[in-house]
Amino acid sequence: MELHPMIKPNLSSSVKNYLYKYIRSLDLRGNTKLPPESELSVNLGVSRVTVRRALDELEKEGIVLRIHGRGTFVNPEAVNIQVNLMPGEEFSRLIESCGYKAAFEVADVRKRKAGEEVRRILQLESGEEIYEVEKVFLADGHPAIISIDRFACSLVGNALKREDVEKKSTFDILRRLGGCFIVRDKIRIETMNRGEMEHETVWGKKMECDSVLVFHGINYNQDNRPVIYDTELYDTKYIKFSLLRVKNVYEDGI
Amino acid sequence: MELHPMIKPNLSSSVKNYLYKYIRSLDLRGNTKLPPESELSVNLGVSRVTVRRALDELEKEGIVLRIHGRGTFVNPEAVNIQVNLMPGEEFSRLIESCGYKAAFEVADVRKRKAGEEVRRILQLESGEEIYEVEKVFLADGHPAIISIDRFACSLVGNALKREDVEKKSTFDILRRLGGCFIVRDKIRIETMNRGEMEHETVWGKKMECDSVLVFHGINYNQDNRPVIYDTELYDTKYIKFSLLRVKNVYEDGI
DNA sequence: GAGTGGTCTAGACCACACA
DNA sequence: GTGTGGTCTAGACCACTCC
Repeated sequence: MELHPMIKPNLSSSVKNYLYKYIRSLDLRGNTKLPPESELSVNLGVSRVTVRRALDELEKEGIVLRIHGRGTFVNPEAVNIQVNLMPGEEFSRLIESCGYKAAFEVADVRKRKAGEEVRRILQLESGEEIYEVEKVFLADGHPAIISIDRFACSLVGNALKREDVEKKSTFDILRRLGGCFIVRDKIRIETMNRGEMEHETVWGKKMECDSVLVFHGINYNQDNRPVIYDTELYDTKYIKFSLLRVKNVYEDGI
Repeated sequence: MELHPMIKPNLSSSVKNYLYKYIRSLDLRGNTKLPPESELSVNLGVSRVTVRRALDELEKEGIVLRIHGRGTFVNPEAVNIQVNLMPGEEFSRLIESCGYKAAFEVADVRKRKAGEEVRRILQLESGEEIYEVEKVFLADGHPAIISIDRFACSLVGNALKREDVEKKSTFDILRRLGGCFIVRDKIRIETMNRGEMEHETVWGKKMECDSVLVFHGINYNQDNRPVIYDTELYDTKYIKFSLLRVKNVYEDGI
C-alpha cells in the first residue's frame, strides 16, 4: 500500500468540526444563539483566538452569523446554500451535494500535440505532447458536468491507460504517477452556448441545456508550477453554485 | 451634507495597503522575495499576528505566495487576475478593471406588485409593491452587464424618481432614503441563453452574445434582513471573472 | 453596567528549507 | 544550525447591545 502525505488538521479545524456537529444537534426552531466565545474557549480547552478562527470559517461559509454586542447565531438559511463555489470539490460530491445520484463516464482519452494556448499556459516545450481526458458526470442519469483535463504526457511517464482514468481522478493519477499535488487553482469564469459546447466537447450534444457555465482552471502543484489546464462545463439546472460575499462598503463621508 | 457611517479600517488593512503599495514599487524582474514577517512586524511597529493577517489577505487575493521555510514571494502572475469574484464591487469599477471605459443607462424603472418568488425571497406581505430598476452597463459602448434590482417600495417611502436611479446606485438610494446598509449578499450562479435573456430583460436583445453568466443575489442589510433581490447578467467576453481557490485535499491514507 | 464580539499584542513553540 | 513561515496561548482593551 502506498502512503501519501496528509494535510494535518489544525486545532481550529477541529474546533470548527466540533461546532459544526454541535450546530447540527441543535433544535433550530427555537433560539439559535450559540454560547459566547469565552465560554466555548473554556469548555473546549482552547484559546479564544482559536475559537474565533473556527467561527470565522463558519461565518464565511454562511453557517453562523455574528452580531457585535449580541452574540453568535446559527444562520437558519444555511440549509439553502447548495454548493459553495470556493472549496473546489470533486464533481461527484458536488452532484451529491445538490441532491442527485452521481455517476460518470469517460468520454474520451487522447494523446496529442499541445496547441498554442495550452503550451503557453502549462509552460511546455514546443512539440510536447499532452493527454486530454474528457469525462461526463451524470446527476440522476442526466449529464450535468463535462470536464476536460489537459496535462503533459511526460508527467505520467507517457503511460496513461483508459482504466486509470476510469478508476481515478486526474488529481489522483498525477499524485500517484507523477508525485505532484494540486494545492490551488485559478479559474476563469465564462459561458458557452449550444454551438460552442458541441464544438468544444465530445459530449456536448447530449447536454440538455442551451447554455452552460464554464470554468477554465489552471491547477498549480506544490511548487507553484501549472500542471493541469482544465475546462469544466456545468449545467446550472443541476449544479447550483452559491457564494456568500461580504461587501466592503467604503464610505469616505465626503 | 449628510454623513454616513464609515467602515473603520483596522490595523491589518492598513498594513495590507502598505504592503500592496510596497509590492507595486518593487522591480519584479529580479528577486520577488518579501522581507520576513518578523522584520516587517518590527519595521511597521505592529505585532507579527497583524502582519500575518495582512499577508493572509494578500495571499487569498493571489498577490503573494508563501512557502513554508523559504519565505513570502510576490506572485508574478497576479497581474493576470482580471476581476476577483469575491469583493462584490460596483459594476462600473468592474468594467474598468477589465480594461474598458464604463458607462451606464437606466433601461427601465417600474413599480409593480411583487410576484410569488420575489415576495418569498424578500419576505414581503401579500400584495406589497416593489420597484424594479433595470440598468445596462456598457464597456467601450458595448453592453456588458444588465442588472435588475428589486426592492420594496415601502423601503424608500414610495417616492423613487427616475433621476434618483440615474444618479445613484441602488445601494446608495437605500442608504439615503431607507437608512439601510447592505453588508453581505448571497448569490446563486446560473446561465441564460439568448431566448431567456430577451424574455427576462428589456435590454437583452441588444446583448452581443448568445449566452450570459447570471448572478441572482439576495442582499442583506445590517440586521440580516433581505432587502434587495437582484439579477445580474454578464457578457463574459467583456467581464472576465477570476477566482483563486485553495484545494483542501484531505488524504485519509487508507 | 454586564455581556458579547472585534482587535491587537508579546511570546512561545513547532515544521520546513537550506546550507 | 539558522532563518523562515505556521500555530497557539493568555491577556488586554475597545465597541456595540441590551437592561
